[in-house]
Amino acid sequence: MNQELELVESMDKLGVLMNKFQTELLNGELKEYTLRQLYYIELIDKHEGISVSEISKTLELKKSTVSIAINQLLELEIVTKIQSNTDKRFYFIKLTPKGKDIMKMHKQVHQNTIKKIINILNPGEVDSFIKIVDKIAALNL
Amino acid sequence: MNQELELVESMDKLGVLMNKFQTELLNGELKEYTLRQLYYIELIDKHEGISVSEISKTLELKKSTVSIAINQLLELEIVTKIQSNTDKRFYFIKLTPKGKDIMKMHKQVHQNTIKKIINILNPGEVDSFIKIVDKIAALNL
DNA sequence: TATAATAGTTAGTTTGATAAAACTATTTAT
DNA sequence: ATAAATAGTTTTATCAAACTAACTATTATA
Repeated sequence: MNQELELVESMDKLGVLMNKFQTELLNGELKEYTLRQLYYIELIDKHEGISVSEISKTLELKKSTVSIAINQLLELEIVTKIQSNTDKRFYFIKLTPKGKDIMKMHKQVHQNTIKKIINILNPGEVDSFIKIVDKIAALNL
Repeated sequence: MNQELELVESMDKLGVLMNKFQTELLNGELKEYTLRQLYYIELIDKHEGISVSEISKTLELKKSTVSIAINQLLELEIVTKIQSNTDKRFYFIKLTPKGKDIMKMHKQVHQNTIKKIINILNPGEVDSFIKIVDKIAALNL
């Protein structure tokens, strides 16, 4: 059969899937946060000490947008801002213990799903999947 | 190496990927529509003659929300509403030629990406990918 | 030293999506 | 025939997320 057509369907299913994968977060203990907030938290977890400007460039958002979002996370005691000693215009943004807890729960939710996936795939399939995703991701679409 | 950890990363990459896959739509000729609108259009394309209530159940949104969205699409001449003869409370929602054109463009954008993917994968990989995605999708997470 | 550039903030606005509640019109059930 | 249920609409309000523009504070440069 036509591989292209089948792949179209697969991508469709994958879209639905990834949507569920993401919105799962909004059900449990993390439901008080928005996806956007969890996304900021994830980014800060991955790049400890990142600045507002850097986030703004990474996410292609205006500085004002990011500034407000970060100060909101600050208000919620999810992040801290530490002014740089060498350049006082800069602030290093980091996760607080509360922020790290959120990140832990976030990862937990995803890991639970991943366990279910590993359960129904055989090891060879898991390997193929990882390799194929890597290849596609390298495409940079 | 730990398959679970690798799979976590893969799912992460897949998230980024599917995000791009979706937001690609917002660049070309379809940029005048929101993702939400394209989503409604897709649903109506797949279920020609669907009603507001059915959409509301499918998307888990209040009827008022859907009603407004659909009437907006009506205003834009993307959908038509035809009152049922057998039960005049019902309206069958369908795509207009303009709506179908939008759907065509939408599919085209995705197909272009899919061609790129097929190019860098060998046929065996495409097959595996389709099968694996099917398996995961069947999980219903 | 005076001027540019950079980091971040603040104020005000816009847009898109959502919901609750009250409503009309129609159909079903008692 | 009347009451209850259903489909869809309208109004009003809320919210998150984004933007522009003007601002302060700090640093780099000419």
